Amino acid sequence: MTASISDKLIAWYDKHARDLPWRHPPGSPLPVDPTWPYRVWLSEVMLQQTTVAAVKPYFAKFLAIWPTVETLAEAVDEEVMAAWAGLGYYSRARNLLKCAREVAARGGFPRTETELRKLPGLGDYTAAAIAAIAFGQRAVVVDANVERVVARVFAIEAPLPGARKAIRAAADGITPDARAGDFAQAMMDLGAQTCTTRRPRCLLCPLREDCRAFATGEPERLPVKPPKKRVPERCGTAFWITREGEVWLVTRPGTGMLGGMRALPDDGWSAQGDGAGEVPLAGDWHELGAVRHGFTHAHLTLRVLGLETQATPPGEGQWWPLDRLEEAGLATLFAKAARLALASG
DNA sequence: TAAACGTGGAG
DNA sequence: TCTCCAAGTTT
Repeated sequence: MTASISDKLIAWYDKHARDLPWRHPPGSPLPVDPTWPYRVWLSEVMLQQTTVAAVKPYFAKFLAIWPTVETLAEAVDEEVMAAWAGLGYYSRARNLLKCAREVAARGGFPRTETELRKLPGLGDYTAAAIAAIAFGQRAVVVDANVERVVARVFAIEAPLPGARKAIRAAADGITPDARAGDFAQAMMDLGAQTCTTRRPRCLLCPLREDCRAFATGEPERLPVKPPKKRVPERCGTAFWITREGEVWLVTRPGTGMLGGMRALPDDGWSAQGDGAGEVPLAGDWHELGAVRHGFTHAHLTLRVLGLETQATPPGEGQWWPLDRLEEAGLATLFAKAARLALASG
């Protein structure tokens, strides 16, 4: 009898698993450390649509500041948002706090996929991943890596996202009962290191002999993705208002783009439309330049206007010391604008 | 179902 | 410079 796909993959993982800060060694028992599920959850949320390299420093920072889910649950919202600044998709940070508070209130993470799925910020993928990796339960873990590996091994020609149902069924068919977490991470490591989107390294792949897409000679063709749409170009203006070594910062509304983040005041630009370009208060404004920034669904040119004033700008906001601007936790767009303003002044 | 939602690195 | 896209979720 020949080895199954899961046996081959697990054997490969035992040799080639990446050494990651949130991971336990392949084949080892689940850590007895009571903060283990917290670390798995934190890493999984950070890794949503985000590269391992980008996550590493944030994971270390969060663990240093909030070593347990209980400490995170008691954190001040603004401090968590500031610590997340630069990582992107800020609804994750908002949901992270909500989730931490629910988990702390109920005395720990639920252990089943079904219960995990009810927590804020945990969708199908993350709930399955935590059930498998943190608690060793069999769960069908399907992320973009698994989609790619499965679509190729089984030569699933239907385009995404329609192919998801078939891909999930195929993934279910090769998911073992034992070492569920290792299997899930093995699939993701294989997708990340070997079965890559472009130029897959098939000669290094433990599933080469099982792979129908390899047999066709064009594995990189799968999975078939839908055509992407053009993103609109937008213009906006941000305001760099200073008063004796401090700058005026606002906190953006809790939903929408960069929601909940401290920011420079702006003219109301959005992904849907350009800003009005009107200054928030009268004065001797200076043109400081412009920054370019790409979002998923819009590209923005943000003009930066500067004003030194004694007046208090209208609306909610706070004066923030320029020598502590790092601590404000500006999203990358506004960090770029601030850098420009500081360099020009 | 499709659109909203960030960022930085690779090619 | 430019396009693609990485451990997705929410509405």
